[in-house]
Amino acid sequence: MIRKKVKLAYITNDSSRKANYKKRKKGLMRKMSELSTLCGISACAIMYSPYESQPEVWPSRIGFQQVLSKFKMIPEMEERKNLVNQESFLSQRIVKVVEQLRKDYKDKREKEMTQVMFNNIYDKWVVHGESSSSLSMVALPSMMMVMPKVILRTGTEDIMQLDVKKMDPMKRQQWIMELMNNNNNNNNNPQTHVGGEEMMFQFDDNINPNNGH
Amino acid sequence: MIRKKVKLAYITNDSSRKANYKKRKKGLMRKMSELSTLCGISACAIMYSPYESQPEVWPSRIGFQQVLSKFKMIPEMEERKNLVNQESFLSQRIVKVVEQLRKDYKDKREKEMTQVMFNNIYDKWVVHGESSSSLSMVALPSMMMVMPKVILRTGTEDIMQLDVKKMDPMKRQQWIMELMNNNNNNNNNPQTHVGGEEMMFQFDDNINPNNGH
DNA sequence: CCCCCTATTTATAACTC
DNA sequence: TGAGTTATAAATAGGGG
Repeated sequence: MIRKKVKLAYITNDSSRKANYKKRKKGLMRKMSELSTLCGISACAIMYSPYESQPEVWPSRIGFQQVLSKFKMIPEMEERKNLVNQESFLSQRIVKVVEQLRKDYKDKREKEMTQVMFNNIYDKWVVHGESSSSLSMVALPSMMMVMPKVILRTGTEDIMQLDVKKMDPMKRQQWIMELMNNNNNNNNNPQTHVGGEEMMFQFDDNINPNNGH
Repeated sequence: MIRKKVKLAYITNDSSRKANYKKRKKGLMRKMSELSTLCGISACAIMYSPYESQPEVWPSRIGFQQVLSKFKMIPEMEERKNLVNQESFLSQRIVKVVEQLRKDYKDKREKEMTQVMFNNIYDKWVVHGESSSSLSMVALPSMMMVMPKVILRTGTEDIMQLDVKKMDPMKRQQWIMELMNNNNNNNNNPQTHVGGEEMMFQFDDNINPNNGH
């Protein structure tokens, strides 16, 4: 039982690596829990490995779903039908953006992490339902990228509301899978790169500008 | 230098708790790094404490920004101006929803975690700029909640594009702060609660439904 | 605040079943 | 393959500078 001093390098032996991962994951989760308990801080950890289909997450979803429940009241005002055009446009915009994104996914590791990150965020914060899939998370980056410029641009007094009762989770899932299934066109076109600053929110007026405390 | 066995409970002594946090955070970061290196897995950790204004994140943003850079090509197609109305509506919708959400924020710990989680996700995945603020993240949960029903509803062939060059990060920040500053109306109205299933995506057609592999 | 020191606890590499 | 065992490496509590 002579124990070697750990060499900080990728463990090439498959079974050793897996065993190492299992042990260290457990230890890390415990450390996470201890830190949170001892110091009363909020923390979160996500680990994604080929050994498990679902990512390992700390803490359990329970804590986060308390927060989630506070967001559930959003759809309470609705019943408006005249937004179909806007929604159609935006939906299509999302589709295009997601397709664009898909083409530039090259690094599988990074891609998986993308999915995992957003899958977890999504599961915790947005949807709490049976139909969450890790695949679906590819859509979220695009949403988070597109929404700031599509949505948060101006501010008028006109309030319009939505009918959210029409939603169909089944078709949503199909759509997401469609986007995911033909993957890796692998064109890394540098001309498509645009600096990040343009992608931030904009609000032209209607908001008191003297509040940047 | 007698060392007590750690009792797994909140450390009431302020300085001890902080010292403990500092040490354990460092250890946890190292463990995270080791696990990632040794086992070649993707992982992420976020710790939010009152001792630091910015949350502690592993890994550094660098790794994630490699992924982020792949999203930066999104604005490459643009120059369309006839979307002002849609954007105005949606912007206002967001404002309303954020206000609604703000009223139901009661638990400060959870609220802070909300901000932290989204702040980190946002910093890593969406914006890579100087003007990111943890305050701004209150807007993101609302976006992620609203977008699925506002946006991803139908699918037509009509593609419209946006002019993203007009954006003004300064005003965005002011708006976000405006939303944040008058906080805690504290009405926990149960009638505003709506089940989560209605909030999922919907795509009515245009997507091959035979692909739910 | 930060790093350092050291006794001690804790995590875990290598091994066995 | 996974769950125990044990000796050793690593982390860290308490204290000092």
